[in-house]
Amino acid sequence: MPELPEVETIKRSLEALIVNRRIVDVEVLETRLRVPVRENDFPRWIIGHRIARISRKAKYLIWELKNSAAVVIHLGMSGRLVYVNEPLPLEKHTHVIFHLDNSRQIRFRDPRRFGLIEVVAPNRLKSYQRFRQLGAEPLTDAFSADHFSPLCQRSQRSIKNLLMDAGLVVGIGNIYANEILFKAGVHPLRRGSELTEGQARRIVHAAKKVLTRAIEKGGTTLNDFRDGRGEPGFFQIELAVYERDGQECKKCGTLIEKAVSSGRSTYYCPACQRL
DNA sequence: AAACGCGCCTGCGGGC
DNA sequence: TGCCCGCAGGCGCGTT
Repeated sequence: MPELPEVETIKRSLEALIVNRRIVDVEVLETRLRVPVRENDFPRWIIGHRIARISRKAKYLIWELKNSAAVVIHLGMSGRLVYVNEPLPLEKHTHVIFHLDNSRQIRFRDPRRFGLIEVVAPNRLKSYQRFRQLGAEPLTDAFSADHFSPLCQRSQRSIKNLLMDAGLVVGIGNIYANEILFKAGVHPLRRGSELTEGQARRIVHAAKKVLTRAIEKGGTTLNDFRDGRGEPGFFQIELAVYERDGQECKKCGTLIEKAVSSGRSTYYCPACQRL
């Protein structure tokens, strides 16, 4: 569920809390994440080192340490990072606990275990495998109609599928893909090769708009997160189509429809988004 | 070679 | 009431 805006929100809220803190211990309670947690990497590169900065790449969160090593975290579907002020009881599915030098903790909790935590040795981030095949960051100039339109043109896949392909553009999952295409007025099942130039431009524009707006909204709900209880305010953004099948389109009143595409639920207004 | 399908995993909601 | 089934989804990998 955490897509780009949620990861960006977490990044920003964590910055004030853990940048310049030293990681004094890492407790691994469960190694079986999507990628097994390599416990041995922690004492070697992480424990005893200070966090210099936090960055985000696609849906990955990166803690860069002063020794130039890094912790890479992906939240998968159900991952959460909980900042803990006091010795609160362990919540179920807490897999990894980072102990900081101010006696606070960052707890990684992930019921479905689709997330991952990996240590990258000093100065190896540039060659880190998982970052090699990533496409454009949607909120940078690298993601433009000039860039995206030709990629679509040469594909028979649906535009929704293309938007969710991290090899082309990163950070967009099922929820935002649906919302972006509604805003752009493009049917999610339209083939890339059948997109007009104008549609491609509208999609790129809508993507930037929707993601930026979602980040702004996420940024308003940092308080719960800071306390380490409650959810970090995901999905407070008003969704136009996602999970709204059978309800009226907010633009024209037509009933929102649901289809399944590549095994994923797809929502659209049949009037605003013609195939 | 592009594109699709599956499996990983748990919680939850609907149906019976 | 309680159980079971299906769905939710990012990502990597296997298959066609």
